[in-house]
Amino acid sequence: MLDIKLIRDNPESVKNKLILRNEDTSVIDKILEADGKRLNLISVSETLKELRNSVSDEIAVMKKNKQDSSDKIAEMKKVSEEIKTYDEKLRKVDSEIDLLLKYVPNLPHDSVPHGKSEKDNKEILIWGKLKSFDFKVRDHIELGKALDILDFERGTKISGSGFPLYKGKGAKLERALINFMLDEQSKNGYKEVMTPVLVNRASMEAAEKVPKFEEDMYHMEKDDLFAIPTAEVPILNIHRDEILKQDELPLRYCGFTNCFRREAGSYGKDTKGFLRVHQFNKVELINFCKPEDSYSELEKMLEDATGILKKLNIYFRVIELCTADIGFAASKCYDIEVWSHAENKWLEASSVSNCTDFQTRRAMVRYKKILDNRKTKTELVHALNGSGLATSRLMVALMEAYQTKEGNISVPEALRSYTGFDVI
RNA sequence: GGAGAGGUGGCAGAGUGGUUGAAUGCGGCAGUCUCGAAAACUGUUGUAGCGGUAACGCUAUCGAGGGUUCGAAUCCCUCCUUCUCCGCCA
Repeated sequence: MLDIKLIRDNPESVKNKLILRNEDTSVIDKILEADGKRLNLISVSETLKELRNSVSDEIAVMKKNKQDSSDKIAEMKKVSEEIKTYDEKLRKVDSEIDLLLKYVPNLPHDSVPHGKSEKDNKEILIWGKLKSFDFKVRDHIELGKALDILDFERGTKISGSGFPLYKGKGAKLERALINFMLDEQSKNGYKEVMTPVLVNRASMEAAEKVPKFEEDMYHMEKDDLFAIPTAEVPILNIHRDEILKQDELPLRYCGFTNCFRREAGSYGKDTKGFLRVHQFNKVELINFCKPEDSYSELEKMLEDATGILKKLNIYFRVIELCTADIGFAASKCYDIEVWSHAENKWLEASSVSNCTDFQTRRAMVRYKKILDNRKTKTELVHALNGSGLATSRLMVALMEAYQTKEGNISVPEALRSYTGFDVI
């Protein structure tokens, strides 16, 4: 969430940045109005509490001296009741502000290209060579079926559409990819973690996924637990409510998890095979760093994510998202897209975002900043996340790009020590 | 799932209704001493909100949320969580 003080002190600049995101700015006026009420209520309530506290001390002294204090007690009884009504109002306005704030996205960074829609995203890099085939290209579904490595029908039988079943060398290839990516990212300085995949509401709120995106989540009502849409959620929450040391930053984590998305509202879109699934595998990168380092860390994470594709020799491009298309929690965001030779289009395989202090404010992840005069100040850290990478779309690009005339798939060089075979 | 015992400041650990933001110890920071260090001694040391240029003041905070009371770390209720024992189980 945004800093209420930032909104209070610079409402116009906040609004202007929201306009760049095509957001309605009237919410800011509502927040400001409620905030004004809130400050007023705090001041009244606290003045009354001050009175109550001091008179209560007087009563204590009088009781000790065996003096009669019934007048003061009667008076304070009224004051206490008054405090109660003010605090009730305060609680109401607090939750009103909180709710409004939960739907206001992060502000875009000045370097983010302005735009009205995803059409205004900027392609900043294309890497590799587009392969040409002297035979009819098969798509990943056809290949998967013919080689008996992917079984979407049986996946559907087990769970429903969008829950893929990997078999034989397909399962091994998937596992090889995951292990390869984890090893690479460990080399890049990320500490590997294995996290819970069901998380509580507080963790979802801290990651700013709920309430805004609650409909996109699998939710276990009985226990109020959510299936994670990305490992970003549990990894970000590792340090919830903690104060980190300055010299341990940046803290970089990588972790593999299954990811679950209901994809509500996108039925009928990209329904083929792996293109849009409810369960997929992903190695996630998370970075906690000092605020002044977050944009350079973002570039490093982009390097680390694309490094995987380079080693696998997969044709990809990097898109810098425009102000209208960056994610809710992000201030700046790159998408990495891989090429599908069968679909003849780019598929998003990764998104690398700087979420600045937007998530860490709610998650309360801070660090002790050491100032010049040796004093310390607790300050929010910045949090970044990136997929490094998601396997399902990567699998599409890989299978299609590495297919042979005979209908086999050759395993990329870098993966062979992981798979133990060269061809499927 | 059943029975019992706990959750207090960075940590350890007092405190069962009235100057207790919280004794004491350890740790951290600053200083004295020292060529320097250790030891010793002295001081200081949570977080957040509101007001103030600031010094500072006020408010909240003893797992979380409610309640009782003029006043709650202390009493009551609900929830979370940790430990021990029993049961069940990958």
